[in-house]
Amino acid sequence: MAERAARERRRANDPEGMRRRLLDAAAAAFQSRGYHSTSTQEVMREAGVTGGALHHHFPTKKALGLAVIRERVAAAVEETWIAPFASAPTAAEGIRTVFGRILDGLNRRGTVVGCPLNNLALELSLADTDFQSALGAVFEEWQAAVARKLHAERVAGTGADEAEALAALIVASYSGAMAMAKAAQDTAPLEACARQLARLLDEPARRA
Amino acid sequence: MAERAARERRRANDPEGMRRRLLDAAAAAFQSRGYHSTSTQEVMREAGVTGGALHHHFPTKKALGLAVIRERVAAAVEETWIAPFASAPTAAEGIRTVFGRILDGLNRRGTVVGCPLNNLALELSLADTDFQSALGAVFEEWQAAVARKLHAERVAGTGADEAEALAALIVASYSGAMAMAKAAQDTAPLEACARQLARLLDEPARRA
DNA sequence: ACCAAAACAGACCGGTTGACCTGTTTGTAT
DNA sequence: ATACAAACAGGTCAACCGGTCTGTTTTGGT
Repeated sequence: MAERAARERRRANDPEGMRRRLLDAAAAAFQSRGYHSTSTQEVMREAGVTGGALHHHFPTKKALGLAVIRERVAAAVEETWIAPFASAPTAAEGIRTVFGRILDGLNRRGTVVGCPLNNLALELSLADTDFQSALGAVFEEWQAAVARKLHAERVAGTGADEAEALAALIVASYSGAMAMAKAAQDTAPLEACARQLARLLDEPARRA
Repeated sequence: MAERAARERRRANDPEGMRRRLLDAAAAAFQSRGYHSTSTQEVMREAGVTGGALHHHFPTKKALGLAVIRERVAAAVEETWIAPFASAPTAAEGIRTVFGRILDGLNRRGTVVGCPLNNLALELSLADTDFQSALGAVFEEWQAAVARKLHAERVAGTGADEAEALAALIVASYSGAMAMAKAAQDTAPLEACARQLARLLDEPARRA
C-alpha cells in the first residue's frame, strides 16, 4: 500500500545503537525513580522504542537491570571516582578533586539524585542474588582501587590491611554522605565529609 | 443466626493495638523488601488484619509509610544508635559500643538487611517531598545528637562547626558501610569503619 | 537472486496493585 | 436505654505491570 510506505519512512536496523539508547534511558530512569518504580513502558517511551525491540535485547526487566549495573553504573563509578582519584598527585588531593567535581555538578543541577550504585544497591541487594553479586562486585572494585592508591602512597601505616580499611571508610563515607545529601536535598554532608577525609589523609604520620 | 454468632467468636476493638501491629508488620516488610516491593495486602496478611482496618488507620499506603518513618524508623535510630552513643564514657568508646552491638546482631542473623533509615531514604527521598522531609529530619537529628556528644567532649578542635562536620562523617560512614555490607552480605566494611573511626577519635590532639 | 536469521513493530493477556465502598459490630456520651 | 460515632469486615474495581505472541522488515551469507 502507498499510504503504508509513506507513513513508515524507513527503518535502519541498528542493534548497538538501539541497545545503547535502551540502556541510557533505563539508567536515567532507575537513577531518578528507582528500579521498581520504573515500568518497562516508561523505559520504552523515553527511549523511543517499541516493546518488541526491548524484549529482543533484554528478555526480562531483570536482564535490563543487570545490564545497567554492569555496563552503566560500573562505568560511572570508574569515570567519576576511580580514574580521577587514581591519577591525582596524592590521595588527599584526589579526595578534594573528586568531591569538588561532584559538588560542582550537584550545585549546577538543583536536585541531589544520589549515587547510582548506592541507590540500586539498597533497593536490589536483598531482592535477588544476581543483583546482589553484581552490585557487590562494583563496590569491591571501587574499594580495591582506592586501597591500591593508599597503599602505593604508604598512607596510614605500611600494612595493606590498614589501606583496605581506610579505603572502606572513604568509600562508605562518600556513599553515606550522598545518601544524607539526598535525604536533605543539601550538599552540606558531602562538603563536611570531604573536609574531614582530606584532613585525615593529610595530617597523620606518613611514611612510617 | 446461631452459626454466625458461633463463627465470629467475638471482636474486641483495640485501636492502639491494631495500629501497633500494622506498624510493626509494615516496618518489618519495608525493611526487608522495601517500600514499593511491599504490597498493602502483604502487610494486611502479616499483621492478620483486614482491608477495612488498614484503610481506617492509614487511608493510603503513603500515610502508612510516613507513620513507619516517623514512629518506627526514628525510634530505631534513637534506640540502637543515639542513646548508647550518648551514654558512652567517651565518643571513641561510644563508636566501639554501637558498632560492636550492631555487628553482634548481624553475625547472629545470617543476612545483612541494612539500616532501615538508609534503605527508605534512598528509595523514597526523590519520590515524594513528604517522604523526603520526614527522612531528612531523622538524619538531621541523628547527626545533631552525635555532634552534641563530640562538642561536649571537645573532640577535634573547639569549634561547633568541626563537631558538626565530624558528626557528618560518622553518620555517613556508618550508613555507607552498612550499604556496602548489604551489597557484599559481609560485615567487613562495618568492622573496618569502626576501627578507623575509633582510631580517629582516640588519636588526635584533644583538648586544644 | 534468494533465503534464513536477526531486528523490530505492535497488540494482547493474566495477575496484581492500591484505593474505595458498603455493611456490621463495638464503644461511649447522654 | 438509645443514639451516634468510631472501629472493623470483606468485597469490588479500574489501572497498570511485566511478559508473551504473532507478524513484518531488514540484513547478510551464498
